[in-house]
Amino acid sequence: MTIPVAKVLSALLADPAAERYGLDLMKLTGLPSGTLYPVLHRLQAAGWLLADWEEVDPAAAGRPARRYYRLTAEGVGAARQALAELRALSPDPRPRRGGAEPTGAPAW
Amino acid sequence: MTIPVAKVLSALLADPAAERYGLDLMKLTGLPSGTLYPVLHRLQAAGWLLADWEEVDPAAAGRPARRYYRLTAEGVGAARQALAELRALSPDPRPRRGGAEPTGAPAW
DNA sequence: CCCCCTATGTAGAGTTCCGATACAGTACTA
DNA sequence: TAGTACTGTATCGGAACTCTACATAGGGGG
Repeated sequence: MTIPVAKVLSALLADPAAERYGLDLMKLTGLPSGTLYPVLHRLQAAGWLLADWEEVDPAAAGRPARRYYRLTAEGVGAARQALAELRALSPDPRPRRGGAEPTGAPAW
Repeated sequence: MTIPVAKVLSALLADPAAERYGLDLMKLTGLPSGTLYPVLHRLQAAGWLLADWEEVDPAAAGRPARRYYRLTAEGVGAARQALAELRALSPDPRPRRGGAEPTGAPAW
């Protein structure tokens, strides 16, 4: 488990009904293609993810066919468990009176 | 930010008053020395962490001197922010009636 | 003498990340 | 037919990171 992998699982788990494809996941996770696709391939190899080509005529659609990714039942369970473990690293952030807590995105 | 780094920050942040040293952090984080020490060196280089040798006579103490690590003010803020970001990847786990949610540690 | 314990740290092999690039099709310009 | 731009998926290769094994150094036990 690495942070890019966790981001992909998080995006897929956020709305299990949605059909996700590469470019979509790149935007959701903020990961570049050179990171995202190896992650997707590893998740498939692990049996957590399935991939299917969209059945569409590129000429008619005016764009290349998409490859849709969806979590397997095993993947859903494993993803939930993995994300819960990550969540446990962070201490419970109870609301603080007058606290100017920084909330912007880190510069990772 | 990587998961081993997050584990170290989590351990240091859990009790900011405690004096933490290498072997101590190895046990708290479960990281081997070959992972932990490079992480500590990188955190020092980033200005998030300070390190000081324990002032003790090894012969009298019956053990080698320890090197104590503590977060800088910048490190505390950055660590909190980084861990909050990780936490945000996981959907809010509201309690579920009768749900047999897996809660054991993942096999990462 | 050899092994285990407390400690910190390095070496090197393997894995992962991510910018750059490739590939393929459509579309508009010229 | 060539150039540029757009939508997508996917790979390459160097840099970065992880982690097993080892190194160092002192103390104690069988």
